[in-house]
Amino acid sequence: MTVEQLDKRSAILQGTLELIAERGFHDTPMSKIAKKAGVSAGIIYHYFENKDDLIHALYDNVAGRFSKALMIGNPSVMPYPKSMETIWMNAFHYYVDNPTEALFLEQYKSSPYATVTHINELNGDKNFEALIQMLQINVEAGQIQQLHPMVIYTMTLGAAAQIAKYHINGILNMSNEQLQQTANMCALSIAK
Amino acid sequence: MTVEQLDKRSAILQGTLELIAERGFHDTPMSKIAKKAGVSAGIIYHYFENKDDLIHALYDNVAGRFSKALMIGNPSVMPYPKSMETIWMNAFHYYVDNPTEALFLEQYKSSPYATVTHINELNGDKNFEALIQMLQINVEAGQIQQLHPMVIYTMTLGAAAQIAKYHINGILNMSNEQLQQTANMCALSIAK
DNA sequence: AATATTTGATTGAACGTTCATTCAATTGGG
DNA sequence: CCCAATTGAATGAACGTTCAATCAAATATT
Repeated sequence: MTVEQLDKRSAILQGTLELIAERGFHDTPMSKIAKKAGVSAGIIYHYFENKDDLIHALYDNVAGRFSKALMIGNPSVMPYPKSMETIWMNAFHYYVDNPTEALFLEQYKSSPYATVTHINELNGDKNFEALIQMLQINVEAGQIQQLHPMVIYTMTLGAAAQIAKYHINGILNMSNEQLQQTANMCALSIAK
Repeated sequence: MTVEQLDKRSAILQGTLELIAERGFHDTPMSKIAKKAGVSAGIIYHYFENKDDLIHALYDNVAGRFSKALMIGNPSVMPYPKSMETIWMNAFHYYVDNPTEALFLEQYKSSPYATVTHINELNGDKNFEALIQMLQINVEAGQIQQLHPMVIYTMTLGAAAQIAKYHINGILNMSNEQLQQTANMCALSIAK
C-alpha cells in the first residue's frame, strides 16, 4: 500500500470517527463520511467491504492507539500502586486529549456493534496483553486482590474513562492534585 | 388519558426499548417500532412529537424506574458502608434483571442523544435527589471523602452497572459472595 | 329511548428525501 | 499502453413523517 493510499484510508477512518463522535451511529451516513474525508463515496468501498466493516476497522484502530497510550512511561516496571496510578493517568489523559476518540470508543462499546466475539479479538492486542499480564503478576505477588481482570479494569480504568468524559463535557473540572488522589483511590480500592 | 391509551403509549415505549437494546440506534426505524408495538406507524406521532422526542421520553421513563430501584430497602437510614452496598446491589440487580433497560440506558448515555442539558434534567428526579442528598450527608458526617458527586457515582454505581453488563453478556459470573465483596470494595474506596 | 353530532384515536398508503451500495467511465503514474 | 485508483451519477430500498379516511365512543338533540 502506497503512502497516498494509507492517507486516503486514514482520512476515511478519521472522517468516520469525527462524525460518529459528533452525531452518533444513527446519523453518520456514508455520503457525509465521504464529504468529511474529502473523497468520493465510491472509494470507501475500495478500502472497506461495507459500512459495518469500516466501523469495526475504526474501532480496532482507535482501541489500538488507546492501549498503546496506556503503557506510556513503562508502568510495568513500577511498584504497586504507582504502576496503576500511571496507567490510570494515561487512560484519563488519552481521553481528555483525544475527546473524539473517547466519544467514539464509549459509543461503540455500549452499542450492538461491540459483539462479545469482536471485543475479545482485542486480546490479540499486544499492549492490552501486557496490561493483563502486569495485573496477573501483581495478583500473584499479593499486591492486588484476587479479582477477575474485568472487575479490576472496571474499578480503575473504567472509572478513569468515565471521569474523563465528564471533563470533556465540562461537568467536572478536577485539579491535577485531585486527579492524582482519585487515581490513588482507584489503585488502592483493589489492593490487598 | 384512558387505560387503553396508556397501554398503547407504553407499548410504543417498550417496542422502542427492545429494538434499541437489540439493534442499536442506527438500526431502529419507526416502521419496526410500530410493528414491534403492534400499532400503526402514524399513531406514534399522536403520542410523540417525533423520533427524538420518543427516545428522550423513553430515557426519562427508564431512568426514573432505575432511580426508584436504587432506593429499594430504604438505604438512606442505614449506616455507611451498608447504605452504599445496598444501593450498589440494587443497581447491579436492576441491570441484571432488566437487561433490555440496561443496554438501552448505557447506549443512550454514551450517545449524542444524552446532551448535558437533558441529562441534568434528571436532577428533578426525586429518587436521584434522595441519593445525592444521602451522599452529601455522609460527606458532611465524615464517612465519605470530599469528592464530586459524579466521582462518587462513577466509582460505585458506575462500576456496578459495568459489572452487571459483563454478567448480561456472560463474560463474568460472580457468586453472591463475590458481588458482596465487590460492593464493599466500592463503598470503602470512597470512604475516609 | 332513539337518533344525530362531535370528538379524538387510529389506520396505512403515500410523500419526498436520504440511505448504502454499485458500476461504467475517467484518470494518472509506471 | 496498462492497470489500479478514483469518480460521481444511478439504483432501488428504506427512511421519517404526513394526512385523508375510518372508527368507536361520548355527548347532544329530539
